[in-house]
Amino acid sequence: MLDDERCPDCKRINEVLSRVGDRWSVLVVISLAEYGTMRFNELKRNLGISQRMLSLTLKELERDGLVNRTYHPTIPPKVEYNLTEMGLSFREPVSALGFWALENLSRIDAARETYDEAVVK
Amino acid sequence: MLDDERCPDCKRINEVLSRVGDRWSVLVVISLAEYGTMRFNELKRNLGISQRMLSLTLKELERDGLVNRTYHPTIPPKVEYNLTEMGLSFREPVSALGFWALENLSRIDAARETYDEAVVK
DNA sequence: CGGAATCCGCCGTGATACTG
DNA sequence: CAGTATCACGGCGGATTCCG
Repeated sequence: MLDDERCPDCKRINEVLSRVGDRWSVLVVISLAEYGTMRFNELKRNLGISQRMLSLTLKELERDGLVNRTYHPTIPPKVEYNLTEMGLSFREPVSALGFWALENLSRIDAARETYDEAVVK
Repeated sequence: MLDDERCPDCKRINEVLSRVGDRWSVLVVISLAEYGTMRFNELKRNLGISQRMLSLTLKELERDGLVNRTYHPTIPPKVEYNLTEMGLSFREPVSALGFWALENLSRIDAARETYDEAVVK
């Protein structure tokens, strides 16, 4: 329901954000970027994510071409995940965002304190 | 419920994403960055956002110190919003993300098509 | 081990109506 | 014009169970 005439890029921006704005997706990408290749339960333990959400998230990331999935039909089964080239390139802007955030967290906290103090009256 | 021992940064990353991962917040910041100063209904029309969500979003952004709110007690009332210095600096990493997205949208679409085709069997 | 399927509570979001 | 308040709905996400 966005006004395309006054904000022609909003639709694309929204499409982007709905893809990359997901909390779990970004965390999975960051983990894979840091550790290289990881197994399903390895990611699960590392992120504290539920099986359901990890499964859904990985499926989406694989569908979007950000993550490779390798299935080893052993017993017990073994499935490994790692980033594709696009997944790796995606990490750059995300890292920039994370870096900005870490740099400004204290400023944000201070601003909140000031704001809350003024609101309570 | 994140495992701090195996992923000590996850908590902070989550905190960051919950702040900047919001769809409307980012769109508001981008609009203000592009147009400078805007009024409430101007933002509303421009983004196609509901009154409720715009009100909540602006309040959060002001609380976090990213947006300045200026109230003119005229009749009818007039309220203007613009970015703070931190809000302006926030735009850089967000723009990087948007730029990456625009560059890779076609690749993502292609990956989805391939994936979907393979899944349907 | 790596999922898929089901159930269900919570809440983000929009629509609507009201206020100053 | 710039909000606030209320309601109703859809979907995200966790817990649980079952399967290959």
